[in-house]
Amino acid sequence: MPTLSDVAQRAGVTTATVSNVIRGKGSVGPATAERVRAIIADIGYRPNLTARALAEGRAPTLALLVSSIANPFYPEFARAAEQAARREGHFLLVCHTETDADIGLAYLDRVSSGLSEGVLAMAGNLRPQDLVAVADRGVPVVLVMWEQTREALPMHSLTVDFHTAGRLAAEHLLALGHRSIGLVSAKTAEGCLVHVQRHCGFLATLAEAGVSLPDTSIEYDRDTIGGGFRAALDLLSRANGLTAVFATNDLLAIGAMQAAAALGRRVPQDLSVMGVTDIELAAQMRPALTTVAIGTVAVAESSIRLLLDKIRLGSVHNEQYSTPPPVLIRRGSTAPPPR
Amino acid sequence: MPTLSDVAQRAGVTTATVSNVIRGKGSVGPATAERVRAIIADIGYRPNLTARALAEGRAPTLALLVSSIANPFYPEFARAAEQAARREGHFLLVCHTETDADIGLAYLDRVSSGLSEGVLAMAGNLRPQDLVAVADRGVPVVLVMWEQTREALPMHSLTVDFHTAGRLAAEHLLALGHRSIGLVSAKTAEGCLVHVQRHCGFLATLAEAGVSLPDTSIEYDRDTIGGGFRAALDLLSRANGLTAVFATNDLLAIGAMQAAAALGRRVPQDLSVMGVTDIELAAQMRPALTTVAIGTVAVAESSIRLLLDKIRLGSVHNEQYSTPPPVLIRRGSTAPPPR
DNA sequence: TTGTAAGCGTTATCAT
DNA sequence: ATGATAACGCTTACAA
Repeated sequence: MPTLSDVAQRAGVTTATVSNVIRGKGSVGPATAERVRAIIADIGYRPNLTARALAEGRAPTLALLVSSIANPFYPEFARAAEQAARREGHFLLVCHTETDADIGLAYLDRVSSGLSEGVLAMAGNLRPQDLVAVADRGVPVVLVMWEQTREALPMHSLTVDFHTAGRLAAEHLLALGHRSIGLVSAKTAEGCLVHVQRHCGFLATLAEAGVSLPDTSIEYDRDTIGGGFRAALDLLSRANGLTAVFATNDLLAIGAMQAAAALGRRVPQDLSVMGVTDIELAAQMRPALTTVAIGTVAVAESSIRLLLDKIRLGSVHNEQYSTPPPVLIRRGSTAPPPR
Repeated sequence: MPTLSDVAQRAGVTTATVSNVIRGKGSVGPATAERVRAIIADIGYRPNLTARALAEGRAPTLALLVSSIANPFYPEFARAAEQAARREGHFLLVCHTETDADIGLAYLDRVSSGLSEGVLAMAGNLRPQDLVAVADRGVPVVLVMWEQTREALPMHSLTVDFHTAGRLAAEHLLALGHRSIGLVSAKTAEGCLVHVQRHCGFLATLAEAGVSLPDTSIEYDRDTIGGGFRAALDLLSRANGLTAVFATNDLLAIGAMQAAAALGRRVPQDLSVMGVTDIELAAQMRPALTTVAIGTVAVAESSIRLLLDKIRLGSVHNEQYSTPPPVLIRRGSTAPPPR
């Protein structure tokens, strides 16, 4: 591959001049510029981005750490983030940490040591101390959508008001007239709640309305369609007269709809089902899934802006990077209870 | 951020020695090694990967170019590819070219100029001449799953036998006794067939069995659930006595199942539906989707191996990197025709 | 075992 | 308008 100085030699100038014509900086005579450009095209020269990154002290890349890409929410987020990043002239390195905190650390380590200019951490399995270590090293880090309650980390973060999301779901179901409601939620292998805030927001709102949920109306499983299927199957098999099921995630809700079908219960006539997030699949189900949208695209864009501003401006004020309020999306999977 | 020479100074040695202890190369006295390690830990030194890449002449990254991540197949492929790459000590830079060939070119340009050591091109929208230009520049490029018929490009590629996939689907449907079959396929905006080979394999096999498909039994739309829904709705509304629908993709097939439901036709009792690919969602549908699996994970792993070998060995023989033969996955969405 | 020093391909600061 | 040349942070012969 030809280098800058190959071009310079052929053009009878120095690398500085060639560099200038390439980036439109400094001042070069129109004649030389033309000659240089011709040679570049002729020998097919392309700047080496690694060398440029080293010289400039920064790479045109941002890293996004996500845990499992198996959840369709992540691709949707990543896509929006990538488009936003690209608009700002940056690559987005998507790193899948799976469920292993050590893989996460390995990525964090490499990514924060020159491969990227900043880190967007969405993977819930990252260890706080690892994140802090990286941030302390001067690497811009932004946390996105960390729902689990944990010690407040000393770095910028963008959070979604999931508590309100849970509340909106409860209000919708209550308004339709449901009083006997099941809850399908997700727990990790270690038993910790994955969707705490929506979970709590939902229960709190029901309680305010005088509706209480017995433990037998709550079921946990993995945050997948299959998990929702199993959980809802258990719930609905208990003959507890449930007229509605709220799942803390769309994936779980889709599984719940399938469980209803498997038991011969029609949605929404016999049973209402709703979720949270509004992934693309939600609108494509039959019936289409009623859900609470959290504004995935807007959140992704804000998080990129926040990270980029943090990189360019150093410290920034968190307040300008707000997240849209959750909004109820009424579709076909909810209706008044039967009778 | 501390650098190699910061460490060297504090340890009273030179950068060469520090570099050696870090990479376990050369030979350093156990005492110095220990001292250096302590200092590294103490000041939190992390090697700058950009500088290392420049010095070594290669980056520990591979790039994967995909068109639209909206199709759940891509995340599944990317995930498998990433895991394979990671096992080999490489990052995988996932680049979404969307549908724009110019975005694809921009990525190709940057990625092939130092940001990555090789390119895995899956995006069907990449211009052949752009690919050739990059390959000519000496960048290892591997093509994966290019189904559309196009001029054979002078570079390694890994193809899946989609023709057989189409054949398997036809054989399955014929064996069940179906004779009146509909075909749902995908076309781009410019009208060119996206899934040519499966399409042809399917039709050829039907023809051999003496079953012909009138044009009115074929419908095209975008390669999405919604597209499959629309196409199948049109097809089924024509009252042409169809007992089965073959979709050239699982996404389309899922849409077709929903269309059947919308028309009150039960799957598989009234109508059989099947697809191709075996995306994760296929097994999660109710009924679960019968499909032809193409071995996504195996293909992803082979493509990474092929690319890595090409990088390490220079030229390689294509034959060792085969793709598994497509296999029929019988599930609940197909059954003998009614009556 | 350790040090010296020449790259790697850019950018950027001075001179000229 | 152009040229020298010193960074950037690391690797890697080769020398000591």
